[in-house]
Formats: sequence, structure tokens, C-alpha cells
Amino acid sequence: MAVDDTVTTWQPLGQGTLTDRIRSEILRVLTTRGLSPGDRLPSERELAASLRVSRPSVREAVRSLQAEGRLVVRHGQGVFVAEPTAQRALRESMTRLDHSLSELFAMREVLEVPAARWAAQRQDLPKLEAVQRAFSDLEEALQQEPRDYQRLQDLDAAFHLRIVQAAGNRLLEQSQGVLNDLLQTGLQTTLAIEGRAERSREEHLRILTALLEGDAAAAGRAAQAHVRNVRRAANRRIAEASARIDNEG
Amino acid sequence: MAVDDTVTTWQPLGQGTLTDRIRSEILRVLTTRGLSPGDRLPSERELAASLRVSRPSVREAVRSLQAEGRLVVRHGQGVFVAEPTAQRALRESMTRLDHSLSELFAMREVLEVPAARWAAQRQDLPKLEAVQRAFSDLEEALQQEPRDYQRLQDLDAAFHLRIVQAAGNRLLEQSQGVLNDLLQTGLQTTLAIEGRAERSREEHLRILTALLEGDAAAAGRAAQAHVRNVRRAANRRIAEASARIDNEG
DNA sequence: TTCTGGATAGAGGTCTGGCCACTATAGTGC
DNA sequence: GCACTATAGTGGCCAGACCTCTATCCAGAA
Repeated sequence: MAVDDTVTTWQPLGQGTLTDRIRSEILRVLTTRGLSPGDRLPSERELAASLRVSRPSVREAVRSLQAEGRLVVRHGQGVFVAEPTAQRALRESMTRLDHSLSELFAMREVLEVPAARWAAQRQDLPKLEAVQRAFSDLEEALQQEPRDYQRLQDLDAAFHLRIVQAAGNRLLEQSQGVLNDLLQTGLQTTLAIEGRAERSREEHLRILTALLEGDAAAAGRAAQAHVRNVRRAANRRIAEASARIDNEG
Repeated sequence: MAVDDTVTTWQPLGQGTLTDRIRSEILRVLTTRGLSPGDRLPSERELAASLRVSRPSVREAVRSLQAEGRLVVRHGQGVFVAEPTAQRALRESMTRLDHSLSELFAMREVLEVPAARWAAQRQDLPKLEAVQRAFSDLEEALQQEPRDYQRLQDLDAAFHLRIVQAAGNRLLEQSQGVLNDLLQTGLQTTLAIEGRAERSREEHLRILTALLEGDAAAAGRAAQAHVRNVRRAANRRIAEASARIDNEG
């Protein structure tokens, strides 16, 4: 017999189902030929003919891209490249639909309060120094004008992540990581609210101090207070936004 | 001309394309019948027949739900309810590393104590009845001889899962689900330990009573005590096992 | 000229019915 | 007891047909 003729040896065509390959081919053309939002794609029949596949397969691929907000299909007209804003709105509505804000913040409290307590107890000095560095970075970024709120949000998340890392429970750390992602994608930063950044700094400092002093109870209390304040700020921001919409409408 | 015949005036029929209507029908069934991740849907042919539509239309609807991450399609097996993205991310990051027992149980305490408190506060009666049913199932299985410890472990996990479901935080529920799986795969049940099953039953009863009475503090305390007792039992079991190995080796 | 209405071309929407490929499982044979 | 082999049920893919919708053009009416 011949040598090992496993799949890995030669796989000329892309892998996966045909529909998936059509998907990526459409995406490739989209990026390669630099089609912009609003541009029309070839008709389903043309696509099927030029890709040498059946129309149902093309339709399934288009459907899935439509569900992701990358394409828009208009009956009687054709298939078009979607507006990126529509794509973003779709993603946000999906993530926000899945987890309401109150659930996210409740979860944050569940994770961060014990994390602070344990971090204070363990006194893992290298990890605590990392927390301190994260605090310094945040403070430094806070004093720069104009403020880069995207960067501030990242640094804020990093500060809290350092704390769970100092808590020494990898499960807790992973959970916090996922939660951070959800919060970042589904929520604008609250640090842009007037005066919030300064108060947030004080609350962070209080947590940090308790950690360094090894006062577990105080660390837990400070973390809890911080989460609740951020939640309040987020709620206020949302209330203001909806009020603005009411006025403008 | 007639009066203002805008689109908003009358639109009696179900709106949207057929595929879109199939989509929402599938989603409706998903939520209404409370299907959980991993559950199988009827086959494409069955769905098409019962909805009185063609299979291609069903396939397109399924494709789009798949693209949104709500369904998973497996060739030769069927269509299944997907895990929420957050849960999937958690599982992927958590199953990578092996975790020490203490981490697992610490995490369990972090999740289950607030879950019990919230469940007692919310008083979501249907969900609390589900907790009670889970308790009854567990009790019933406990009285059968010989004991089926695999089944007991499943029912035990189900009991705790019902509690987080009654707590009304989906993120908490998803985290607990992942944690349950980790515990089940990585740890033999402690219920086989002499007398442990009976004591576990008492602890469960104490949690259940507090839930039904709406006593959040007591529910939290009972949950905490239970987790700590299970942890102790697990540690003892491991100590005995290693001692036996020492003797035999 | 301006407007209306019908005809038309080409797009997506849907269906029928068939065949192939994959997966699990119940038997079958060793 | 174990490996192997049907087999049934699943999704994957196809061809070809017909329907509905949209935009456009153009002839005829106002």
C-alpha cells in the first residue's frame, strides 16, 4: 500500500460543509475586492453558477451571513453588503438580550467580593504588586488630557483581573475573564460620567489599601461598595440616555 | 384619494418571510418548552412536516439560528440547542487546566451561597416547586436498594442546579452548570461514604425549608454549611484512598 | 407635459423529490 | 465476549420548477 494517505496530507478544497465553504468564499470576495456597504452581490443564480454549486446551498450561506448582520437580502432586488452599524447593533442587541445589566452586576459582585477577600488573605506579594502596578497605570492614564476612555476601560478591567489573579483561584479568574468580556462588549464605560472617574479612583485605592494591609473583611466591603457604585452609575447613565431619546422623539 | 393608508394601518397576516416565521417559531418552542442546551430538536423532516413547510425553508431557518449560535447542527445526528456563548467560553477556558479540589469547592461556595439567598428572596414559586421536586426525586432514589450512585450524583447536581435557576440570574446558572460538569467528571461522588447520604439529605432539607420560608440568610447559611461538609467528605475520602495505596504499595 | 397603469425582466421565496454521507446501534459471526 | 457488518435515521446537497416582489419602461389618458 501507499504511505499514510490521511486527510492531513492533501486537502485542496477548503474544509467543512459546502455551505461553510461558500460562506468563506463570499467573505473572501467581500474583503479582497473591497466591497463597501450597500454594494450589490451577484444574484443567487449567478453565484451558484460561478461557484458550481446549487442555489439552495448559496441561499443557506447567504442566510447565515444575513443572521450575522454582514449581508442584507431584499426581495426582488438582490443581496447587498450590510452597514457595519447594523452589524454592531445586532451583536449588541444579542449580548444585551442574553444578560440584563442587573444580572451582570450581580454576578460581578458574586465574583469580586470573595476575590478581594481571598487576595487580602493570601498575601501573594508578586501578585499584589501587579495589582498595585495596575492601579498606577490607571491613575496615570487618568491624568492625561484628553482622556482616552477606551484605554481607561481596559485598564480598569485589568485592575480587577489582577485582583482575582491574586486570589489564587483559576476558576474564579476564568469566570471573571468571561464576565469582563460581556461587560465590555455590552456596555459603554461609566468612567466618562462627570466625576465618576475620580470617585472610581478612590474606591480602587480603598480596595488596594485593604489588600496590602491584609484586611480581608475591609477588602470585601470595599469591593462590594465599588461594584454597587458602578452599577448605580451605569443605571443612571442608561436612564439619562432613554430620557434623551424621549425628549428628542 | 383615500385616507392615509400607511403600512402601519393594517398588517394582519404574520409578517416577514416564511423562513423568518419558522425561525421565531423555533425560538418560541425553545423558550416556551424550556429546552436546555444539548437537547435535540425534531429532525428537519419532522419540523417541516409539522409546520407544513418544505425542508429547504426549515434548513434556512436552522442555518440562521446556527449562525447566531443558538443551535448546533451535527451531521447524522440532528439539530441541538447550543450552549449560550458565555457558558461555552467558560467551559473552554475551564476544562483546559485541571483544578485542585479546594479551588472547585471554593468556587462552588462562591456561586451557591448567593444563589440560595436570591432564590429565597425572589420566591419564584414554579421554580421553587422544581427545587422541591428535585429534592423528592433525590429522596426517593436514596431509599432504593441497591443504591445507584451514578444516578444519585446526577440527582444531587440537579437539585443544586434548580436552586440557581430559582435565583433568576442566567449567568450564575451557566457558571454553575459548567462547575457541575467539572465536579462530576473530576470527582467520585461522596454520597457513597458511610452515612454521608443521610447527612446530605438533612442539609438539603434545611436549604429547601429556608427557601420555601423565604429566609434568605438561613438559606445562605445552610448552603454554605452544605458545601463545606461535602468538601470535608471529599477530602476525607481522598485521604483514605491515598492511605490505602500507601499500605498496599 | 404630466400622470397613470400595464407589461416586462430579473431578483429573491418556496416547493418537490431525489440521492449522498455520516452516525449510532442492533445484530451477526467469529 | 468481541469485532464486524447491516440498517435506519439524520443532515448535506442537488436539479428544476413555479410564485411573488421590485424596478423600469412605455403607451395612453388627463
